[in-house]
Amino acid sequence: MDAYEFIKDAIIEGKFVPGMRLAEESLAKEMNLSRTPIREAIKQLEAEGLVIPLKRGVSVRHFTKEDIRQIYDLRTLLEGYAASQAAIHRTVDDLLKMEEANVFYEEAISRYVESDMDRLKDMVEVNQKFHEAIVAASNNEHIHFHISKVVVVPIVFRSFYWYNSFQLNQSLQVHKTILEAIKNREPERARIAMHEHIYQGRDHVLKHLEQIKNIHLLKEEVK
Amino acid sequence: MDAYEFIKDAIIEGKFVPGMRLAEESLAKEMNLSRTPIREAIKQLEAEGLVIPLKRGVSVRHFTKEDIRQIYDLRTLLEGYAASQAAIHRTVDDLLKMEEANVFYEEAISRYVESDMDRLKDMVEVNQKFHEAIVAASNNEHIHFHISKVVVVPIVFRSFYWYNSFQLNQSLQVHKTILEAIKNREPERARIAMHEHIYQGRDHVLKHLEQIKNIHLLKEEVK
DNA sequence: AAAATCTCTTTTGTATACAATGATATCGAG
DNA sequence: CTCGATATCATTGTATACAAAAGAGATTTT
Repeated sequence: MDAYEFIKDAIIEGKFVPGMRLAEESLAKEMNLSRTPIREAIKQLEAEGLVIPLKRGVSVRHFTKEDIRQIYDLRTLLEGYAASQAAIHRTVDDLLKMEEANVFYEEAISRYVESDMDRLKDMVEVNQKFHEAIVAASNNEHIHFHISKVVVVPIVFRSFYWYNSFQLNQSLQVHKTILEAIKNREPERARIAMHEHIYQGRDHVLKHLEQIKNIHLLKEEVK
Repeated sequence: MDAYEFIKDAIIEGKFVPGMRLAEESLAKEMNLSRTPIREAIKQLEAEGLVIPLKRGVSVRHFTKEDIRQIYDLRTLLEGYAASQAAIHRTVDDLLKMEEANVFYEEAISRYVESDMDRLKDMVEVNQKFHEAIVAASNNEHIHFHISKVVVVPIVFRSFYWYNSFQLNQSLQVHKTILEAIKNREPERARIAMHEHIYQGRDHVLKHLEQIKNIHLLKEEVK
């Protein structure tokens, strides 16, 4: 595995916590490399905003609730646009890929058991496939590049962890609405449905961040 | 000057032409550095998409007319959104900065003489100040990060080079419209005006690319 | 006791050295 | 003469070495 993937994954998974300084030497030792490729990987992560430069070296970026809100707003804008463009430019082949992703998504949901990490990861992946199929159909290669770089919010902030199967089925319904709009070549409907879809995800995340915060406050009180 | 800026500027200015391979050793010698910091700079440029990885090393990215179209579409989307949000969240201080930028812009236009490079650069800079003031007022820090990363199209593709003073004044008028909308807290009007503004820029660039292409075809015929 | 300064250690930033891999050129065969 | 195979060369990718700076800790001073 290469240094970039290794560090990025560690940050996303929450193994490297916000504010933590990335020590080049120890990273190098951990993955049997010299500092040179490590530094190059870090420079890439810096350009993506996952890591913040200090006077010397870098630390893992800290994301506030406000950051999450802003990032989701951006995703909404970009993916909403992608959906509307997909409704204009989609080919039959594009539709097939979206439909396939949705079938897998449906299967993943039906097999869903709470707090089964492996299945959760499957679901995240299949969900992404659907979104990627739409972006691919949008007739704008650059938007794909930018959506993928729109800061990959650490997985601890992702919503799937806390979805129950009712919410997942609701999410699947929205996927179907989006697909229908793209199939029927209705750009505005596709955009609005996508907006709604992502905003629901955002609200879900923010709600749970609030709950987590309350738990922390409770813990403080107990002390 | 640091390696990142140096290489980036060279690409934007057209000194390093598309397809050209970046030889680390010669770059290092040119700026009195070792290859290590050069490689790090290149990794950043790669993350931004200005440079494309080969099997070994990188080359300057080639932008087609289609790329330009897509990048401008993206900029329109992002800056249009920024303008609409600015209309909602702008403070008085934000407005002052926009107005100031526009005053300088007006001055720069009045002093404008065709093909005076220094004044062109001034104008580009002042224009950017206006756009940045809007983004800053949008209440979304992340959008600023992404607009700046939305591939910096090499300056050879920028429109200012070919504007005449009539077009520049028209551009100033649109700036004033946008500012007025933001001042009056009219998000949709601000967005639409910004859309129009950037699309005009895009069309202008695409038109001239067409002309340049024709000139090249003409040259081929002459041979 | 608190603050400040000085020293020492740790870690970064840069340079250089070495190994591995494409690219190029030359030589031979069809 | 052209196409292909092989060998050499140039340039990358990785490792290591060295110098400089930041941070930590201890000692001193107010």
